Amino acid sequence: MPPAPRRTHHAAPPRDDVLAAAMATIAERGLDGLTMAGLGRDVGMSSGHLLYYFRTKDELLLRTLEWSENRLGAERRALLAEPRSGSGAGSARERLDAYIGLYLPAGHRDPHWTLWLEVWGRSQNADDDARARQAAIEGAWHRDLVALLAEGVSRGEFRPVDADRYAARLRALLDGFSIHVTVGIPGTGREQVVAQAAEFLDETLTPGS
Amino acid sequence: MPPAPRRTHHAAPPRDDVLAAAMATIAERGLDGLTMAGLGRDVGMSSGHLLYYFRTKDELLLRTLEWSENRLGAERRALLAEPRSGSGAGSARERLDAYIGLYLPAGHRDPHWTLWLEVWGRSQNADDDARARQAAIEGAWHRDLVALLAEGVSRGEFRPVDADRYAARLRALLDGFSIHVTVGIPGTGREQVVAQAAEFLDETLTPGS
Amino acid sequence: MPPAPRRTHHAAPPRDDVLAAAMATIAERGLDGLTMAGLGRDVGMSSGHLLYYFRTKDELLLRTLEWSENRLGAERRALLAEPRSGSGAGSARERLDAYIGLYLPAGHRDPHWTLWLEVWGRSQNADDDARARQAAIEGAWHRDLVALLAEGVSRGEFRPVDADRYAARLRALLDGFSIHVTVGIPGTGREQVVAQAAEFLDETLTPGS
Amino acid sequence: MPPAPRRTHHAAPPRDDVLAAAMATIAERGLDGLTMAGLGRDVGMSSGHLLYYFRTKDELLLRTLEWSENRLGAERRALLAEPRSGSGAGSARERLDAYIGLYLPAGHRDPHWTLWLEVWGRSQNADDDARARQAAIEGAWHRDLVALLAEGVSRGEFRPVDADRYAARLRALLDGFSIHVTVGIPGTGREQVVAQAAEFLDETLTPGS
DNA sequence: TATGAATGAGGATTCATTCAT
DNA sequence: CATGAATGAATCCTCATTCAT
Repeated sequence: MPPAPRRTHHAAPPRDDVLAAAMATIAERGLDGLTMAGLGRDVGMSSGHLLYYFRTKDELLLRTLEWSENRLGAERRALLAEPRSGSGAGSARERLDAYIGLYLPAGHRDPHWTLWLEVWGRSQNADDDARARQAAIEGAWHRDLVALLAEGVSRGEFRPVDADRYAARLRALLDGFSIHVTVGIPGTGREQVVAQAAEFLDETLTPGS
Repeated sequence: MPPAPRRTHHAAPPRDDVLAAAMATIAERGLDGLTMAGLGRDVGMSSGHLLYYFRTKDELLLRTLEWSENRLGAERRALLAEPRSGSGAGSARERLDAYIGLYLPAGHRDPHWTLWLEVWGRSQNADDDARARQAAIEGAWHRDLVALLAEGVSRGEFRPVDADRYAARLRALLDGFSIHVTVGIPGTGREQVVAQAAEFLDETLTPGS
Repeated sequence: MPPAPRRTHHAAPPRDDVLAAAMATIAERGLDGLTMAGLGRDVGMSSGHLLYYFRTKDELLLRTLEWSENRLGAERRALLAEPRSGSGAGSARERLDAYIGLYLPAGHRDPHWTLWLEVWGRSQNADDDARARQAAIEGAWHRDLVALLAEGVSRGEFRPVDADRYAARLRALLDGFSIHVTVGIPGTGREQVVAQAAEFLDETLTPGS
Repeated sequence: MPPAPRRTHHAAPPRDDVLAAAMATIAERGLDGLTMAGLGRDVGMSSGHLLYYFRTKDELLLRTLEWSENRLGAERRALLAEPRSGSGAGSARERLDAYIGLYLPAGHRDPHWTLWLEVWGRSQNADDDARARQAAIEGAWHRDLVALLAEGVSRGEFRPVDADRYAARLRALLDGFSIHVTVGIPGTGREQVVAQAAEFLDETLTPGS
């Protein structure tokens, strides 16, 4: 085993630092408030070097989004994992609730959702690559949701809905509510929205309602 | 109150021109693509004069949004008007469908919705006035929807739902779908979304389903 | 005798208002802080009308200076008036002290001196007319001082100095001190400067010192 | 600390160029005539880079003043240096004359004094830092003058004046005369003013006059 | 890798001034 | 006299991006 690389002095901060700092700044001051120079200052890196990593600022934005999604993606996959041994995640509904809990913003100005808002705002001008990567992220959420719904249906936990259509509808609902929360529409906090979503599931997914 | 259009020699373009042009540009190239100088060129007005009307670019954005909303607002009020004599709008459900038709974007890159996306993206940094005016617009849509739902419920056309809660939920759904359409998520066009919304109403609002 | 012009409604404010307001603003926020529109607002007059009076902003500046000087000029002439009948101003020295009291700024940010500072700063670019009017003002102060000195000398109150040379020197001293006071050099208030000037007179003008 | 001049291919002009050019322009066209773009053109540097050095235009003004002062300051310190071996600077009076020669403007529109006039004009609105740096410059001149006067007094070359008070008075006189020369009051050239200052010293500082 | 000086293309905003009414 | 809409030139400053080192 090679000796651990002794990068004692001013060890170059790992990329994660950069992305985390970028997201923090965006959440705080919006994407316009994020400057390469400023970010460089925050992470102790020259603006030149920042551009050496991310070839462009748009790339940085996208990478930040992907990085943030990856963290959620890991959690998501974990909670959706089949309840093999008795322990772990339980019913489809329980896992669906967890999925929703992960989907929705933590509250007003949630960094992850602020990022999405910015991305959407810019997505008109985005090139194909950017649009594709953006779609890939959304696709992952979608497919996992479809699978979960299909499982619930096949188990008889859920009504026999069209999993794909229903997933699209549920995600639209969640997106809409998420915006309301993130933007800070009065009277629309996370708890209210979680309750609304649960009620929606009860009415439309639970059999024999 | 705008000055009465006095068709003078050099025919000052009325304000509407400006707002229409602003919205067109924003829809095309995003808010960042809208420059005071460029807009001035489009409407035959100096950039200086543009800033003389709208004290600031943010104000222009907001005014454009309000102007766009006013036009929709008029249509909305018309179609919600009580069906007095046999003619005109019919059942609550018919009017609700019309409301939804008005709410949803015409398609990918719908100007009005592009504007909203921009406004949301910026709303984190907005001042109180901006936020209030933004909320006022949303409030109008909300109240009209609540009234319509309440009427349908009281008439027995709809199930006895909590009008306010249901309105919030429906609007979240519509907002989410609208974004999907506007941003251009593949396989999410206006027709699909209209159908989804209709299906949602059938399942949750129509009695005895 | 014609009837007094009944300009009852919104009687146009007299020019003095304008000049006074201009000086107040300049003193407060500097010449850069004075805008035609802002001044118009202060005096209830459109910026267009302001330019109808003063053909240009530079002209306004000059007129403001002259107006301010006129007021001082009147006071100056009064206090320098020969002590004909026993009453009135007394010895040349007393009148000289009064002259100096009038010359020096009231304190930090004295409006009149702030104006002079601005005028000097701009005088490099000034046209001939402006320079001439500026010189006229300074000339009036100078001549009155020369006359006063000559009188004092001829009366034997003062040493036999060269009145013109001495006046130039005294005015340089006063100008220098005035700047120090106006600009706000610490430890240089009006009293200190008055004392310094008096001491200077004692040492250089009083006979047999 | 400026980067060591590394005489590269496109030979980045050293900072001094910039400051010299700035002063030249200010002297010619006043501070309003100095634009970052224009200055950039003069020194072969983009306006962007100019703002990269000097964070703001005000900072550039101040730096230019300090740079100009530094050059005079060096000369001043040299000529005030104690007359060690018989050679070099001579009597206190000789050095005082040299000090005055350095203090006074070269003539009408002297760049250094034009700068001071601008600084004074703006000093009303200056922030604390600017004011402090401005005061520092004036303080250096003052202290050196006080020291020189004290030395002359202690040696018996000068009358026993209060060095600090006398210095303030002399500087006021010099400031006043300098303005007259810089602004271009007719009949007030450098020679006249030098003569006036000398006469003032003869009368008030030379013992037994 | 890493730096940071250098660029240059804007961009919003301000304001004196004009002029039709 | 008086207005104020309209102009348009001019300005400072920001910032992503490049590149020599």
